[in-house]
Amino acid sequence: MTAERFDPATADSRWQRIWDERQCFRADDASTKPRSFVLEMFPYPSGRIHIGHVRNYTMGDVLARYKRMRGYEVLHPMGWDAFGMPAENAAMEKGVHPGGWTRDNIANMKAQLKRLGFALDWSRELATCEPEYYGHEQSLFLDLYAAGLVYRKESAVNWDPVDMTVLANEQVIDGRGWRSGALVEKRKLSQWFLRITDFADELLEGLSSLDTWPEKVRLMQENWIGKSQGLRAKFHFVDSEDGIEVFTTRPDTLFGASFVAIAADHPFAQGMAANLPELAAFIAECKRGGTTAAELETADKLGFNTGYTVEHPLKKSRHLPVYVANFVLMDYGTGAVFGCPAHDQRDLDFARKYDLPVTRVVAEGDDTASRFDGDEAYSGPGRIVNSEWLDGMTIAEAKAAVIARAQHDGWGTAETQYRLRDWGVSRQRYWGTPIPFIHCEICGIVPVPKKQLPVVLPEDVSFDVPGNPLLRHPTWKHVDCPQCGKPATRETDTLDTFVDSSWYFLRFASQPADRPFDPEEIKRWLPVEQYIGGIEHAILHLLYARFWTRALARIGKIDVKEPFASLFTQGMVTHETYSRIDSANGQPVFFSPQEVERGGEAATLKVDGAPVEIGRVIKMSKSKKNVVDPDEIVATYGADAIRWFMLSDSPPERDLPWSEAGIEGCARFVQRQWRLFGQYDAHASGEDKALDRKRDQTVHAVAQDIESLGFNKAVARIYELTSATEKAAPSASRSAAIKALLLLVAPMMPHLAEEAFARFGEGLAAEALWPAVDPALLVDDEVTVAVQVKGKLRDTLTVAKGMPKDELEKLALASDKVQRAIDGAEVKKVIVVPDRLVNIVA
RNA sequence: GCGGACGUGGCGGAAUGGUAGACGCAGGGGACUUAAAAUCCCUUGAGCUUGCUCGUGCGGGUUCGAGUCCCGCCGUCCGUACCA
Repeated sequence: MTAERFDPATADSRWQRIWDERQCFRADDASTKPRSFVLEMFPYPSGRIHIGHVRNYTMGDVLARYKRMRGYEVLHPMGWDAFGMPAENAAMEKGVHPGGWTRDNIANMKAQLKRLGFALDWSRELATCEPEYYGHEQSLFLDLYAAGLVYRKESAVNWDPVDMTVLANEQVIDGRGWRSGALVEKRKLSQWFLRITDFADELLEGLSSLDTWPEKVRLMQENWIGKSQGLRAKFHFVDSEDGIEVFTTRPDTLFGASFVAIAADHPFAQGMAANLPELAAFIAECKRGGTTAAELETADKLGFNTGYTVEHPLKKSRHLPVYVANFVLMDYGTGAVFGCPAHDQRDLDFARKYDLPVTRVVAEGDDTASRFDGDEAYSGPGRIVNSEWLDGMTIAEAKAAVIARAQHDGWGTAETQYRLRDWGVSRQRYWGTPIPFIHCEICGIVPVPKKQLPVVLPEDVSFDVPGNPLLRHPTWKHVDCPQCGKPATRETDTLDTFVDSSWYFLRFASQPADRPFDPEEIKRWLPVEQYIGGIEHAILHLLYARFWTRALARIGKIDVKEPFASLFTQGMVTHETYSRIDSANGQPVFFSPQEVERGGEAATLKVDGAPVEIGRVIKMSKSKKNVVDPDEIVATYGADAIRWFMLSDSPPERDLPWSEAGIEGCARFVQRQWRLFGQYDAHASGEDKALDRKRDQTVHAVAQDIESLGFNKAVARIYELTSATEKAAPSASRSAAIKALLLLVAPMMPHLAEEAFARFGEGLAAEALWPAVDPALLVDDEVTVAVQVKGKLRDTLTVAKGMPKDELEKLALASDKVQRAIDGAEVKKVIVVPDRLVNIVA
């Protein structure tokens, strides 16, 4: 006799304990089974598990459990991306130590994850903030340095002149420091860089092998790398051997050039500024503002006419003015461009502002006039015009012709450029991996000897003043130079946290104490079969992880080139917002879902019963208070209900709107399944062919859906089979369908499945195999064929599968409905798609 | 600014170029009950003349046939190199 209701409050933790005790989800390195490495992006330990994490890890969990049922040895690990700014912010705001804060958060979040019943191998847990992890990272960083892939150069940061500290882009709000409110400026610092540009071509070409990655992610990475063929050309100063080298991807428009613009930090600009105070002032002006691309690109186009002119390389008599301009980036190309305003929007904006000539050199349709009106540049296709010997060529022909001429005459060369820049990894912050170098006045930059690793962060630091505590720590940075033994100082910058997440998957697969990993073990587990995480990581994290893997392969540390064989980017969890306008200041005040009573069309505040405004459905965020706490949901409805919700309805790559009604529906479905599982009768007899067919078709389709991560479709099919099974009369077939259903939902609702399966006396559902299907049952013997007249549906026919075309046509024409629709007109054509449709064109 | 995606009933969505709206939620009606909860059954795109018309953000196009392919718009979201 089964209990009437499934009680997650007692069952969830009981099964979680049993899985733990039996070490059900421990990955066996020595296993002879085929292997599967399922990985979700590890979380930042912010304090509480966010519902977005639940969605991410539920998807991975279903796949991991499913793979196990299909006979794979599964590696499904979890860890913590534990360095980063929020810990330092907490230290400043609450006076807690970043380490203590982070480790407490990890303990809390780990307990939360356990309550959700994820099939994780906790024996491999790691946190990037522990020396046992980052010490190995320092060692790998030194290896990359030895291979010439690490170097130092100057680079700009956001500088807060009041707090005298470097700001992250996130800490710059409307051009001002978030704490001081001071106008932010750019400041140059000497920083550490990784030579990712050495891998630009490899990373680009590697994308084509990642055919199970989303097309959009590959495209975004391709555009980010931004390979372009162009011309590097020298524009000589008038009557001088000196000149300015520019890079252009549009050499075809060279005759349309009307000015040359160089970056504010271009050596020529810097040199001229020494004798030209107005230019020095302009360059200082360019230092205002932050360093983000969006900010640089949308800033007003500003220029300074240096008074110098250069010769047009194709027509020495034409002289072009040289401007210093804020929209030219020293980091890209040569830090100098020629402006062709008619065919580049930025150049046009600039030309209109400074009243420079605008000449059309690419025909726009029939328009070949050299005069160019309006404020919209033309960047489309067309023949070259107003360009002497280039006239009449296509853009591609003209590009080749100009490059050929430049090479022949010696003023330019064909060049491949990348938009991708080297990766600056220095951060002027405490809570990160110390960069293992020592600055010695005599020996220069000296790597920390490997036997002195890890370089451990000091614990005794203070956050009472802004800036990097490592810099003002009384003793930590003072060391003797490993080379000459004289007093020297440690590097006080720490590594970008993206470095920590660029190799953690390797450490999951293999974690010896004395080295970062064992290459043989890496070979057995990598690449990750399925990686799942947010689309926000489409470019940076995923590109950096690909780069580290290739860099480590290049220096012979591992034998894998691409870390993630398959990638899936899931959508966010969203929720509507509730607010009222505060009459005092006109600003909205937000309320959490717990404070609000939600009716059909309206919502009221529980405390006063008066209405609140229902806002748009947006990403859950603390500031909008539209968050729900996974822990509370688990306590109210159980882990399986929230897991089921995460998989239902929305396709996993799209946003999932949270709703109270939805989670209640899921909790009801858990009970509905429980009642059905309770009706299992191992001794029932009798056959139900239709149900057998439905069962095997569902098992087959759900397997395919899980493998392609189409969880919402799998869920819909499970609903259908559930309804069909409930309606069926008792039979052996019905019992088989119930058992199959139980195993289908086992990866999704594992606690319910265990509780029910225990009564079958066949061991643990977590160790059960996926139900087998009879291929003969997968094909239907009857099909429904649509009958259209001129593309509009008029009738349907139920016929034997595989009926020949001419018979289908005859049957379709015999239909009353079809004859009425034809209405005596002549039948001109009949299209027959066997087993699907007949379309009559009359 | 640049790069990428998305847009289908009241809502989330389904649909190898071939019957638009599977499945779920919400709503309406009913059964059971002293009552409620739970459960079960029926019903639900719009319009009208009840067997027809219109319907997949907007405007064009290709096709026997378009939610799906092409061109041009509009709107929303994500990334933009120091948030993770």
